[in-house]
Amino acid sequence: MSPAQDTRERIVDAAMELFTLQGYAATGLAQIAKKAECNAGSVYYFFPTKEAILAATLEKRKELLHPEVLDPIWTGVDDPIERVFALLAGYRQMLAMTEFAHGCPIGNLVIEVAETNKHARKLLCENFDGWLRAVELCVSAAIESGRLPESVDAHQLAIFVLTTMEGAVMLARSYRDFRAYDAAVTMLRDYFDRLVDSATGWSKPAGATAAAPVRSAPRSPPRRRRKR
Amino acid sequence: MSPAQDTRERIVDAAMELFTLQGYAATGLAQIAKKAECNAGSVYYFFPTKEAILAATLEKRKELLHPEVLDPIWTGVDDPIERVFALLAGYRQMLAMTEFAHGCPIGNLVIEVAETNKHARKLLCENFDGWLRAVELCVSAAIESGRLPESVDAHQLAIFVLTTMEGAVMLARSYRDFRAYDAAVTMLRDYFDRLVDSATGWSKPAGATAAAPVRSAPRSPPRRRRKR
DNA sequence: GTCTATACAACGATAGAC
DNA sequence: GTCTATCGTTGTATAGAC
Repeated sequence: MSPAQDTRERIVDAAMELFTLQGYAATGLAQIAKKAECNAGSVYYFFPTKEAILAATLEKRKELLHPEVLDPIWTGVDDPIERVFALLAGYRQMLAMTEFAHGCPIGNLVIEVAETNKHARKLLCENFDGWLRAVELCVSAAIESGRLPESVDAHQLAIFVLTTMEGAVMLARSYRDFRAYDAAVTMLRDYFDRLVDSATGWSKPAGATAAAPVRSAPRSPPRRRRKR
Repeated sequence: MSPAQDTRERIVDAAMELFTLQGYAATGLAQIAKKAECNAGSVYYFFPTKEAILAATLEKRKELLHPEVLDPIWTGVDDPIERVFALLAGYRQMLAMTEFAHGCPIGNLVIEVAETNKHARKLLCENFDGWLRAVELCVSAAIESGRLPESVDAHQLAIFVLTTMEGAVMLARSYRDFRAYDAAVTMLRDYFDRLVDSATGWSKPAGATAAAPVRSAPRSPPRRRRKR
């Protein structure tokens, strides 16, 4: 790795973290340079504008999605449905480790720059697309194995997982606790359970008193309600 | 209304809109003053700091939740479950009218200032609390009338509705279309339908081929799958 | 490639006339 | 209460020595 790439990468890494922590508008170039351990003026050797730095961070996030986000979270998790909830558990852990300082880097920037920066918006969509593809593959696998009914639209359900994640992260950061986050995950889990139940086939006598109870334990260790 | 209050209110209104459109950090005091049709220096007669303006906008949002958001959306919608989805339809309409320029004003600010501004974060939580209470009342009413099973946790389900809404708005603004938004709402509707089915009691012979199909039409007019 | 120095605009905030 | 003028700082971006 040449020294030039090294400095460029330090700048991108610094910007990535600062944008996530403080947002795009609130982060100055001087601050980026300081964190990257180079001079403010030097940043412009690599990037013509601040927006170009933003674009570079989003390109890097796309590249890092699998090796640094999904792969670590999915190591040792083979069941496709549990992989979906492993993602939610992973984001929960990230929130806990940073004491709610980090939200979703993509979601944060959508809100801040999607309206004003067309190129950034495209890159943000591509990042979401990567997430959606990954979740959709899990859902599709669960459908193919018969765990989820064939009537499920894998793409729509993947979107639902992502919106739940983004919304849950937002509420967690607002309240600075996990009650809302865990509640959302519990509800999503209940939905998945009901989909699984409808795939395996079950009957309930009309007039029976109670439906399957909604779980209250937010993060029970991965378990399958019904083996297949 | 005294002229002083009038100017103060114009400032708050201007700030409210600009913060929603551009974010807090990206909005300058000069811009607020211009939109409020007063001079930049005059703003400081009413507000000691920019943060105080932010606080005032969040106080006003709390006050306006019922008269200007919920009441108009819920006019003519009596069914508690349909009220939940009327909220989602209302936000969809807002996105359409502003061509995705407005997101959720609360969610936007959570991401931008929750970490750095303690007082603002408290006010943002109070805004979310107002939304959650309103949705929870709908869910509770649906439980009491027997539409939803008693096993449902009204507060958790209300949170799930809110996270879906926030996540769906975020994805809609990123993609600048309603595909993801409609998909998330369709999934949430399917979940509600399944909850309703489990409350009214239904049986499905083991080994039957297909579960209840997931709806693909994103915004069908309000309908109940089963009357009670 | 990296540095110092700096241009120029916009920022939040203040002072004081009216 | 509202105005003009301005303070000091910080913002992005540039120029040019090394």
